[in-house]
Amino acid sequence: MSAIRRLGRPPASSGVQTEARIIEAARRCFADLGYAATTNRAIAEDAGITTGAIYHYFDSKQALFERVFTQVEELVSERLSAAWRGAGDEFAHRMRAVLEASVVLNRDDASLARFLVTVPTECRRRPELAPLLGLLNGYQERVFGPVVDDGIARGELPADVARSTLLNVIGVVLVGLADVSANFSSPEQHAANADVVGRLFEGTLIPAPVSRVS
Amino acid sequence: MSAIRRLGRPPASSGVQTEARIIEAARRCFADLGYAATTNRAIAEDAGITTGAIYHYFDSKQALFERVFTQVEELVSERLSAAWRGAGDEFAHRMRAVLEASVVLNRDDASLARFLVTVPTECRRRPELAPLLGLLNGYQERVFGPVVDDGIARGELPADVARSTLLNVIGVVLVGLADVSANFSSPEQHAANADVVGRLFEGTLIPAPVSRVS
Amino acid sequence: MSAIRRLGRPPASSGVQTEARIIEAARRCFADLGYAATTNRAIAEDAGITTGAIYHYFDSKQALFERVFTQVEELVSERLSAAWRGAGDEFAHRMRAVLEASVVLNRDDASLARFLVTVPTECRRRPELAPLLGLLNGYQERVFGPVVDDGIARGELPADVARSTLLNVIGVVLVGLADVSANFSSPEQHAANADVVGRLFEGTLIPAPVSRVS
Amino acid sequence: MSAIRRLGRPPASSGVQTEARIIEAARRCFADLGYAATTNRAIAEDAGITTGAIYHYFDSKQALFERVFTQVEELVSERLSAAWRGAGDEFAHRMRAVLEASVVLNRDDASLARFLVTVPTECRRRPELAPLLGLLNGYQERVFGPVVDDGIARGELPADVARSTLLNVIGVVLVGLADVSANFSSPEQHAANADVVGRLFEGTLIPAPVSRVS
DNA sequence: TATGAATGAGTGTTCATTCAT
DNA sequence: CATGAATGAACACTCATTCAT
Repeated sequence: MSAIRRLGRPPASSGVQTEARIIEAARRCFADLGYAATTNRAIAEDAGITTGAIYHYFDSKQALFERVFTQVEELVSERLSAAWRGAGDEFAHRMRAVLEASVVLNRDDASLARFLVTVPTECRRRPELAPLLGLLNGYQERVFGPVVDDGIARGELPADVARSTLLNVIGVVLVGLADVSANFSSPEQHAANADVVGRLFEGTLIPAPVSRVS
Repeated sequence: MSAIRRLGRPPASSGVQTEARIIEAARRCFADLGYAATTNRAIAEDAGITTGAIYHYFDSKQALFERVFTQVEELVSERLSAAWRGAGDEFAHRMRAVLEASVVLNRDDASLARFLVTVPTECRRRPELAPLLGLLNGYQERVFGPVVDDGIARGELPADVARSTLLNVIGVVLVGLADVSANFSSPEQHAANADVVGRLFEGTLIPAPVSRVS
Repeated sequence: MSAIRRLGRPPASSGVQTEARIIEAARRCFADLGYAATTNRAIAEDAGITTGAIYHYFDSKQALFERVFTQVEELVSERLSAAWRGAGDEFAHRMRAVLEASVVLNRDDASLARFLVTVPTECRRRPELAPLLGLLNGYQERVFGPVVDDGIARGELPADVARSTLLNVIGVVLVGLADVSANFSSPEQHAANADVVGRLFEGTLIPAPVSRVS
Repeated sequence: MSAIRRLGRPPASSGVQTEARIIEAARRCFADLGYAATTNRAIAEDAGITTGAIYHYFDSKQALFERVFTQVEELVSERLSAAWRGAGDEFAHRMRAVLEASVVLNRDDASLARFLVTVPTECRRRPELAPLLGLLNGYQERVFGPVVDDGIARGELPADVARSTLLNVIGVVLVGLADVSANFSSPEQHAANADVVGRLFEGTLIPAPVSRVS
């Protein structure tokens, strides 16, 4: 089309690279500033382009958010799934492995957890993002469903508690850890917090009351 | 229902009442939509006034947010403090009382917890709100500091875990519960979740396995 | 009407005093900030009342401005008229007296001149104030008309210059002096400036070129 | 005439041209309405764009004002400097040349003088504009400093008057002329006024009376 | 007489989005 | 592929004005 080829620009696959840079920049911005406060301009500057270019790759800010979400969700769920799969059959061991994996994830790229933690809130706040909530529920089930099922089957988890509640509680501690970590704690503190939560699941944090009677 | 208001001072209106209505409306909006997405107009409509009237009572959106914060923080910390103070000396009992109080609070007015949970995130996102973070830290210490200290003194909490980490973990579960409740669960589910977390602190969730016997 | 009379308030003629305070406050504000940037609130605070009270005495901001104008215009024109009337018949002497009076006026209450100088500009800017321009023209004619007429009659002012132009030029130097004084100069500098202008009218600033030939 | 503009970049539009149009429109509006009463909307309409577009070229209304100022100040000071430089060495001739140049400037684009005259007042009124006052002082010195110095050196200006006062007085008559012209006079009247002021500086307005002979 | 609650129109400014280049 | 000019709707906030008290 254009006879003169501009020099200095990598001829191959620059589009793919640009798209990836936009996604990363968007993840950081959404994680740091939230959906409402993240401007296309902030994303563009972080990615080293101009706002118009975003629209070559994404239809809208919302579409970009959704793309970031699916990418983060895949990565995190794979990591956490892999973690407990490599930790034997015992429930407490698996939980500990998951907690440790979440600490590592958080240490390597804090924006992953920060982003993921705020997704539910953003979904509640912006109705147009609500469909993502369904994906998040599926994620919880997919990643931790087998852990809970095995725990119940093995008698490690009490039978008088609803399965969904057990799933929920795993979410509670992971969300709580990530949230506290994002806002208050250093990575070291995050690790310490995760360790104590692991001990909660092992039942070793608080000495069983029986011993006090004797 | 809502007749068109005329100019001038409306009959039978007290400034104190209006101010209270604005604060309540703002709490709901901030909790539901976040700081950035909450518009003065949304607050005004919720409070049954026009946007200009807000500025008779508050200097800015930020000042209004701060006012909501201090009010919520006071109310919640009083309730939670009262809860464990009326629950004997045992750590696990106190935690259970706190968890139950948080369930009640959440059931009575979900916007209280929703608002409070998002404060740290908002503070990180908007530098001008950062000073509130200091107040939140003080709150954690004020409300739960004695609980942790007594737990350590009575030997119910392990001595090999830093006091600050124990405090943090209490925050983790409360934040996690509120967050999950705000985004996923019904009040009933919230109560069930809190109950399971209480059992975690009692060490009774997971039947101590073989290893503890030996 | 109300049986109980509030104490501490001067029972007599407080209304008149309040009105005067409002007018003074408005003059200062209009002079300092201009019509557009002067808020009712600024005036009210300067006068020690609330904005609502202004509307007991004046129908609108515009009416208040007009009232300030007529008051200032009367005071200044009386002072300047009196000045040249007490300075003999010679044109240059009369001009000098007028200049000196303007210096004194400016020293005693700078807001008088500042206000008056900006009136024409405000009138051009806000069409609703335009009628005041007519009054200002009448003022020029009333105060300086006789001075110019006598100057022409006495042969002190050249016959080949239109009377209106001579009137205009008196306005030029007075406006110029006030403007420069308002924005740049100290009272002392204002006096010095006025003195030099006086010498211009006496023809003694620049040595007549004749002398240089000889 | 003004068709409804569509979204996106308008065809055949150069940013430089638009920026220039905005500056011109702003100069007219600021000159006519003053800083406070000039709305972005007025500027935008005058420039044939929408208000948002202004912010592609200027950070704020204030920045736009400053830009207009520097442009006008440069243009006017160059014109007036050139005028007296081409008028020989005699002080009165130079002043006359300056006055005539100011008449021409005013006739060609009245908004130049109108804008410039109101700058000091605006600077006093809005503290954020105050820095411009310093530039204006420099301008007076730069343009008229040599004129005064030469006048003193050549004995045309009296040695008993402070140099700064002489500079001030030049400002007084120019400001006064522009002000009166802006508010009262036609271009013809302006020229006549300037002519009379010129004669003041030549000492020929008032026929030196008896006293000068003796 | 004076206050202070409230309105409604307006301000400067931001921003997601569109589109010619 | 990417830029940057431009829009239009929104935003937080201000202000002259009205009116019950």
